[in-house]
Amino acid sequence: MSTELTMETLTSLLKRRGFVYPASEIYGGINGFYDYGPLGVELRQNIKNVWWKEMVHQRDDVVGLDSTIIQSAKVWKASGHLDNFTDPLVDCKESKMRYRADQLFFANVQVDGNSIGYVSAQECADTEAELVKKALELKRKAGVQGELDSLEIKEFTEATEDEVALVPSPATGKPGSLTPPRAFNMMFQTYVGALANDSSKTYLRPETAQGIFTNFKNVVDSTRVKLPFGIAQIGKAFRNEITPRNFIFRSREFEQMEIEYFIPGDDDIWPKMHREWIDNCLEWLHGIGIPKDRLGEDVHPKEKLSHYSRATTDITFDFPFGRQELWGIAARGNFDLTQHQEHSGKTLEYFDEARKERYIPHVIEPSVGVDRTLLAVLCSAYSEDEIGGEKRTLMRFHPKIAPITAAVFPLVKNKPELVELTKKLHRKLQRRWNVFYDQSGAIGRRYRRMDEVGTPFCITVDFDSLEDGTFTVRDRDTTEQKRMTEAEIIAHIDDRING
RNA sequence: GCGGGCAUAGUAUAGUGGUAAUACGUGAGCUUCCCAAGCUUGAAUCGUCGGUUCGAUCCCGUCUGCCCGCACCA
Repeated sequence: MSTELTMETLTSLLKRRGFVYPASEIYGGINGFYDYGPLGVELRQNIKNVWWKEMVHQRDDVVGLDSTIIQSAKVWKASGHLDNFTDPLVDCKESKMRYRADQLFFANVQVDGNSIGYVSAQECADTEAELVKKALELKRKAGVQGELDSLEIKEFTEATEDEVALVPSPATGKPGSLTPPRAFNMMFQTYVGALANDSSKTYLRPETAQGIFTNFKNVVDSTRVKLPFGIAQIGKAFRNEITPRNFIFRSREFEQMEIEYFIPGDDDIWPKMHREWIDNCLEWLHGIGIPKDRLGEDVHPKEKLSHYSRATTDITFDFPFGRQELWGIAARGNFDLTQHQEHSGKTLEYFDEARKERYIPHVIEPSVGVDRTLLAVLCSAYSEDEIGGEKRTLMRFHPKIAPITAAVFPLVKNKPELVELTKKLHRKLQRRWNVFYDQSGAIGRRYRRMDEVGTPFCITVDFDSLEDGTFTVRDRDTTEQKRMTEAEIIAHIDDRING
C-alpha cells in the first residue's frame, strides 16, 4: 500500500530518524550540502558495497581504483572542464534568459557614420546575417534615411560598461536588461602549497572519471587486464551548482560510482556494449529494490550530444518532484584518452595482442550518483499501511541494503534471564550483520520503531526460548511471525539477503 | 541569479509587544507473555545579526536556510 510521497514527509522522517541532516545546521546551514546520520551512513555504505561487489568482485573484467580528489590542473585543461566551466554568463533580467558571453554578439549600428543604436544576437549558423537583418529593422523603425555602414561585430565579453547598458537583449529587443558578464565557475577552486598564485591553483574534481583515464596506463601495465575491461571508482565529486535543488538530488558535494569500460574502437562493437551496460545497470537498480515501473530510459537526441559522445542513455527514476536522471550511460568514443595523450605527451595506446594492433581504446561510461541512488531507494522503500486499524509507516528496504539488518528484543525487560539470553544472541548475530538491541517499551512499539527505519527482521526472545532455544522472527513487510533456532535464523537472513 | 512564500522543542503544529504551548517522539521508573496500551516523572523550542521600544519570538531591515515558479544543469 504505497502512498503518494511528498518530499516534506520524506525529509522530516529522514531527519527525525537520523538518515540525513542539513550540513552545518547549527550555524544556519549551507546551501547544497547534506550530512548523513547514523542510519544514513549505513544505508549509503551498503549501497556502495553492493555496487562494488556486483560491479567489481563478481565480474572478471572490472578492476577498482581510488584516485585523488585534487589533481593537477592540467588534467582539467585536457579534459575540457577548465574551458567549459570558466565561460562568463550574461543574464537578461527581463526575459530571464541566460547566455554565454562568448556566444553572444553585438554591433553598433551606424548610418552614414552616425550611431542609431545597437543590435545583438546569439551565436548561430550565420550570426552576421542575423545582425545585419536586425540592423536594417532598426534603421527602418528609426525612420532614418541613408546607407547602413558595415557592422563591426563584437563578442559580449568585450562589451564596455556603457555598451552593456545600451545593447538590447536578443530576447526582448530592449536595451538595459542585460547584466555584465559574470564568471560562473562550476569547479571549486583551491591552491596547493603555501603560495596562492596561478601556478598553484587547482580544482576539486567535478567528476571521478578523469582519475580513471589518467591511470589507464598504470592499470594496463600493472594488472594484466585485456580489452575489453573496465576500471571502477567510487568517490566524491564537487560542482559549484548555481542552484542546488531537490534535497540530495542535486548537491554541491556528492559521490559518484563510475566505470570506464574500455573497448576496441570498431563501429560494430560499441552499440552492443552500450546496450549491455544499460541492461546491466537497470538490473542492478532493480536488485536493490527499485521497482522497474519507476525506471525509464531517456535517449539523448543526436543534436544534444557532446561532440565526442556517440550515444548517451539516461536511466531515469520517477521522483516525487518528477522524472529525473539517475544513471547516465555514455558511449564516449576515445575522446578522453586522446586528449590526455595529446596534453601529456605520453602514449596511452593499448597493444592488442590478439590483433597485433596498437590503438587508443574507446569507452562505455556508466556513471551514477550515490546520493541520487540513495534517494531513489528511499522513495521506493517508503510506504504506509494499516495494522489493527493503526496507520503504520515503514521503509521496505531490500535486506541487503537495510541500515539495520535485524533487531533483537527481550519480550519483557524486567526478567533478567530473558535479557541475558537476548544479549547473548545479539552478540552472536552482530558478528555477521548490523543488529540492534532494544528493550524499551511494549513489544509492538519496538516493532514499529524498526518498521520506520526499515529493519527487515525482528527477533523476540520469550520464555519458550529459555526452554527450547527457538525465537520469534517477525517479518517487517508481512508482520508474520515464525519460530526458529539460532542456526535457522542465520540461514533465513542469509537467504533473504542473497536470494 | 530573478520573482513569490515560509522559519516556534527531534518531528508536526498552536500562540503572544511583558521570554511560550499541544500532540507524537524521547530519558528514568513501575507495569506488561508478541504489534505505537496504562501510570509516575524528567529533558528539550521562538534561525542570524541589527534597528524601533522601558521591554521584541511577535514590528522593521540584513543575512542564512527551506519550499514553489523561471532560468541554469559542460
